[in-house]
Amino acid sequence: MYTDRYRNGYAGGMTELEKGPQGRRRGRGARERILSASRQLFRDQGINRTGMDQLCAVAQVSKRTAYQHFADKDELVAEYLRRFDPGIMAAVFDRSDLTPRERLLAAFEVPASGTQDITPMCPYIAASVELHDPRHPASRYARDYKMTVAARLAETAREAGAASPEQLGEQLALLLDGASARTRVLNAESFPTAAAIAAVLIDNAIPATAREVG
Amino acid sequence: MYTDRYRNGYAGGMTELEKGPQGRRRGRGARERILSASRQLFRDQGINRTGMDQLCAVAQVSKRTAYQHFADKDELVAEYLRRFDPGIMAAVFDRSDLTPRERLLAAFEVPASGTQDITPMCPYIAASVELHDPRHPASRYARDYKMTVAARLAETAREAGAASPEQLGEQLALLLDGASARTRVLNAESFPTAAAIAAVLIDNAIPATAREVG
DNA sequence: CTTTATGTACACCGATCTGTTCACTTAACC
DNA sequence: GGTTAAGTGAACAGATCGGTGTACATAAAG
Repeated sequence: MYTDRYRNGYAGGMTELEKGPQGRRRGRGARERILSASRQLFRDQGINRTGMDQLCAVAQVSKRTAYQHFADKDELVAEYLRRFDPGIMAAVFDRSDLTPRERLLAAFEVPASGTQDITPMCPYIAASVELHDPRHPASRYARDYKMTVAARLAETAREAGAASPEQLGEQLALLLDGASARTRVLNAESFPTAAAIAAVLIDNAIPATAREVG
Repeated sequence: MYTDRYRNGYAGGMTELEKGPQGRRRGRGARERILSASRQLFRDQGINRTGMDQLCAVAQVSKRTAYQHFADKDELVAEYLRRFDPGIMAAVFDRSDLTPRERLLAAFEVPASGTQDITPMCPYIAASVELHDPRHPASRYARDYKMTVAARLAETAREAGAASPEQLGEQLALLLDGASARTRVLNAESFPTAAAIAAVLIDNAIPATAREVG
């Protein structure tokens, strides 16, 4: 599996000092524990349906401490999004064992581990919908992230020899978002459909001469 | 403009007896006024951020009346979605002046009237994200709607002579959802991008022999 | 006119939400 | 060991939420 798409947020997950000898030990890593709990709860319940009380309970952090780290919930949500996947989709784009064309296709592969649910919805889309305010810092992060992903796809498309790499990048980005949204609504995996479309678009955009290389 | 996508909900909009001589006359159309206010507020603010108090105020309906028509907010939300666009995308699919192929493409055209914002997000996707519970009646309506749209697209794809109409229908449906989600996140219209992809897919799926007809 | 829905006005409930206050404890590091 | 920074627990604001109760008004239909 390549992307680990939105599953545990970002590389590393929980730092090891989060639980001590007896399982409880709420000591020093408060901030990371809060963000870790955010990832879990915002994914499972949504942002608006997750109260600060519950969040602090799961993070095993006192409310006081939470509000010393984050001025308010909005700031926490913003940081939650900002800290997501710091090397944007690095696991896909940095795979030097794949040709550029293969990397573009790999972005659509679903983790597909044994006992797991369908792909969770992209947290950036979810946040944009839940917060419902384009000026919210988290909404800005979401926009930035989406544009960055499109840019990286475009960059890879250029490497792959696409005729209009920017256009192909934006198209593939739209496919990813469509798969994410549709997976949520249908409650059924839609990434394979998106992958099929991507294959068509890629073959259509890369001239035969360039295709022979990869 | 073909679709009037999600703008005022469904044909008719407000019934004319909603405001009387002096502007206030809250008489008999309570239920419709409530649903009309729901469409406006849920679109502008989201479901979770719209309280029943505000909704009743906008609908010019007493809270008591609202709860005589709808057992609880969940039921109102469900009905709000159920009443949306009763003849699913009829404005596009029923256009007999267009060839099947043209109808498929018309589904991606943006209203494009003069002074207007970007296309509002598909209310079904929004509800699925906001409610965050696949078992919620509204989430079921959303799923049903999405499957119905895909089916109608597939049907039209078949008319157009597509090789795998079901597959093309699902692909085009994913594009619509992608455009909707991405428009929201980027705060910029993404339907043209989706339309461009649709054109490629359609041309790819309809054999040249069938294409000559339309 | 009288009946019967339908709608109104407004106070009120308990629950939950974000955010704050207090005096106190603990962990880490020199 | 003593200093300092980080974290604790529980109670408590104040607002808002979804939802009710009660008593009254009005429109339409017989």
